[in-house]
Amino acid sequence: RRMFPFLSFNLSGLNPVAHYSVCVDVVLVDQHHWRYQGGKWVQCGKAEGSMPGNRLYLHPDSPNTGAHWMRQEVSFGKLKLTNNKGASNNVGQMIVLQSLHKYQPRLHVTEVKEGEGEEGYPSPHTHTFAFPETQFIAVTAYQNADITQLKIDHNPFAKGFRDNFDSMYTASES
Amino acid sequence: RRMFPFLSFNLSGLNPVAHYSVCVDVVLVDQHHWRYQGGKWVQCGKAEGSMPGNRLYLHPDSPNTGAHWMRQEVSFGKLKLTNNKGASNNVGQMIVLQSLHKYQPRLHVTEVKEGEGEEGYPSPHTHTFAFPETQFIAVTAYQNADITQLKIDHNPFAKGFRDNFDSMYTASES
DNA sequence: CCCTTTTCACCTAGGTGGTAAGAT
DNA sequence: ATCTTACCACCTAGGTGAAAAGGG
Repeated sequence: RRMFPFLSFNLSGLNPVAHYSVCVDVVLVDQHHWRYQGGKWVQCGKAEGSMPGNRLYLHPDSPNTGAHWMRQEVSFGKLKLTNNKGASNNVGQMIVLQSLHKYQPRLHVTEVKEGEGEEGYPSPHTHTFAFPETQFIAVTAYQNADITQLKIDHNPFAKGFRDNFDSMYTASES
Repeated sequence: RRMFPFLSFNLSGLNPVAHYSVCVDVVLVDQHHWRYQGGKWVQCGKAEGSMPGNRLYLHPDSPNTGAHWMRQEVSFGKLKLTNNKGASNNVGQMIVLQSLHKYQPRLHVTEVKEGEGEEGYPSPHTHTFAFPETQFIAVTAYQNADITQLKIDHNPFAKGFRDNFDSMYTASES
């Protein structure tokens, strides 16, 4: 499913006429399971072997010019997360996570010069950024009612679950 | 509205690691009005001053590598045509045509080198291709019932107008 | 018992030709 | 008379959380 709220970045300092690819990956913050208990997330159990296959999500505008990336916010509204390892076929479409683990998204900006092979993977010329405020714990079912409500309130596709959806129209008819 | 059937091209002979922009424009074939009379398109009246603003439609994957463009067919399924000159604000979104005139679509493949200004308009390094079999006459209302039927039969968004749409389900219930 | 998967009604978003009304 | 515009019911396409069903 899509990540929501989604990541969105402002870029500056690029060469307007150079070409860059922009991508996001998601890395484990720690090796623990987490569980939601008594209204809080708590660590649980011990480390397992690190999972493979945390793949990159290449921004669909890639590759593109510095001017393009700096013109407006670079948003990742279509980035999708899954726990299905079989989904690794859809390379670049899906990021595979392990449920109930804590993750840190990272932004990569890579200059692509002609003849340097395929775009995408962090090369020598990559800048990487990680914002701790974007960390999250992956779930298959929502645990925290505040998060559920935040999604219902702000995701347009969840409008059917908003309490006041009917009354908006009722009121306008008076 | 979207052009349908849409243009689709196979490209070869590009440098896989060079960058290219791919776009389509649409140019007048002649300066005459056309009208549909007695089951045929016939010229009508004389030339007017040539209209301005036949803009380019940049393929949404642009700019991208030669390898990307050659990997599969390059399709223009989202290219939109309009007769609304005010729509020229949406640069690169819309191609402005004059109704009842005959047009020739053209494909442009432009190598974009770092530092050569904005991508898009045919530069010195552009190859241009025009296929006469893709010529068409722009209309605001369909004149030729064969064309209407072709669209209904093949455009998935017109399924509601297919004669046998109901019977497909009726049959499957027997 | 706790977590995951599947299915569902309900949305957003937007592309069809038909048709009636408008414009010249 | 002829062409254009605006609106419509009907589609495609796919993103929501809830809830029921499945699994270890």
